[in-house]
Amino acid sequence: MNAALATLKERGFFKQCTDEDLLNKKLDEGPVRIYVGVDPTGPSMHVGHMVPLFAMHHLQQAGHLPIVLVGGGTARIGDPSGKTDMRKMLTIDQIKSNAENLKKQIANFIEFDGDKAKLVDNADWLADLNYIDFLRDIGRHFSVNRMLTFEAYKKRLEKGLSFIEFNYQLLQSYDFLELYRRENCILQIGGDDQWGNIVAGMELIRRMEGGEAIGLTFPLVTRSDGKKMGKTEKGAIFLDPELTSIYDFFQYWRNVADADVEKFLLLYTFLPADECRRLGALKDQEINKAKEVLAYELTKIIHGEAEANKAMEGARAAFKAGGTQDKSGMPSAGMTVSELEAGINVMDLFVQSGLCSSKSDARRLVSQNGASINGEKYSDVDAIIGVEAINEEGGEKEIVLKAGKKRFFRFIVK
RNA sequence: GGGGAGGUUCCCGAGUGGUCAAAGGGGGCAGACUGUAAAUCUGUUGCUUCGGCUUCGAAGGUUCAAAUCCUUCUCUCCCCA
Repeated sequence: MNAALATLKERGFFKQCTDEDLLNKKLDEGPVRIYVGVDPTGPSMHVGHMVPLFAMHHLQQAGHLPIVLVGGGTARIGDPSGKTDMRKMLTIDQIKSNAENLKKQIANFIEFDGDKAKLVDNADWLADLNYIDFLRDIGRHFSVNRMLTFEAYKKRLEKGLSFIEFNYQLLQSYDFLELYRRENCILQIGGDDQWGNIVAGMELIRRMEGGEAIGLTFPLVTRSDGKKMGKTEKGAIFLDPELTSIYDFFQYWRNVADADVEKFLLLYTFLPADECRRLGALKDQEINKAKEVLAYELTKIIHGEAEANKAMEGARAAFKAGGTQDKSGMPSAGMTVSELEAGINVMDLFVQSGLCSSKSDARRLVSQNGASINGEKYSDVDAIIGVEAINEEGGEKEIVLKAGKKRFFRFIVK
């Protein structure tokens, strides 16, 4: 088997392929141009978008040529695959700014130096399409009967599917055709929810150009506890540090279920597969080391080594009692001495930190014995925090709040 | 275009003119147990200056009193054309 394909399989990136033998052959013959699409429908990628990009990274390492398509055109429509509701329409400006952010994030996975990879935007060819021409040239190759049998559309038929969304598949197929014509791109990869769209693209290429194209999909990543990948109560885990703090990003991975560690190491880090397996096989307390490696490695890929170190140190400082570790990675804010001299109510302090969303929330936390300051429990709702709460460590004056067992916040007193 | 059903707190989903801040479940949060795990058990889950205040698609109205009745609007789903 081709080495690149073997790597993908070994690491869990293989779900279905339209023609595995052909793919094997093509990958062996030399560099293949490979298309993966991302739609700029949100201000940032989130954790769920990463799998195809990691796969692309491995393929690039094996010498193949990624073409990353940012769907500036298709984002105007919205892909119904896997969705139960129609997406909100985005303005052109939103899409543009989303696309810019996306491009930066993609560069974490794929090298764009020189000719190693290409970034394209399908708005370049979709925006000015002529409707009549499109219908006549492309639309005639699609059978509505056939499309309705796809799971993606079936589901939506129960709920309601607008005509605009129904066209998504044609546009994505047309993208593949364009890339085949322009770049000689013969392989499209994506999540398994893209299977229908990818196959449709292949068929279009065969019908219009007589060309042989291949599709490859990855399993949709699930968590062993059944929760949605990359989602927390507060929302998705984003790659943009403005939307998900680096500390929270790190903690998300640090807290994955035992059963998921190995799978995630293989999918979401660049560590050798053997190493991922070794770490994933650790048991009991030892597996925490593997979780830390996962969190560290992935944070490093997305946010850089310096930030990853900060986040790891911050987490260690928070969870290991005492110690003089570096807490700079912990979420924090400034506070003046005079504020403390006046005295602040515990509940107000927790609200101010953002650890509690309202005073009622803070009251609950305190009365349920979940609030502590500098490691000391506070269960009196009326407690007033003053200057005596300032903790001096390593030359910095601070007050460290803790809500429950895992949420920390640090006030730096000036 | 005609007819029907419906929009309830994060989600699903009960709901009687007053005893509803609104059953139940899910999810969340907190506590116990732990390994920053899972499972389990317990408590809690609109806001508050703790007097109250603002919620049941939107706006009006009836009433001492409305999520519950009336009017208009709006959105969703279903059937017919």
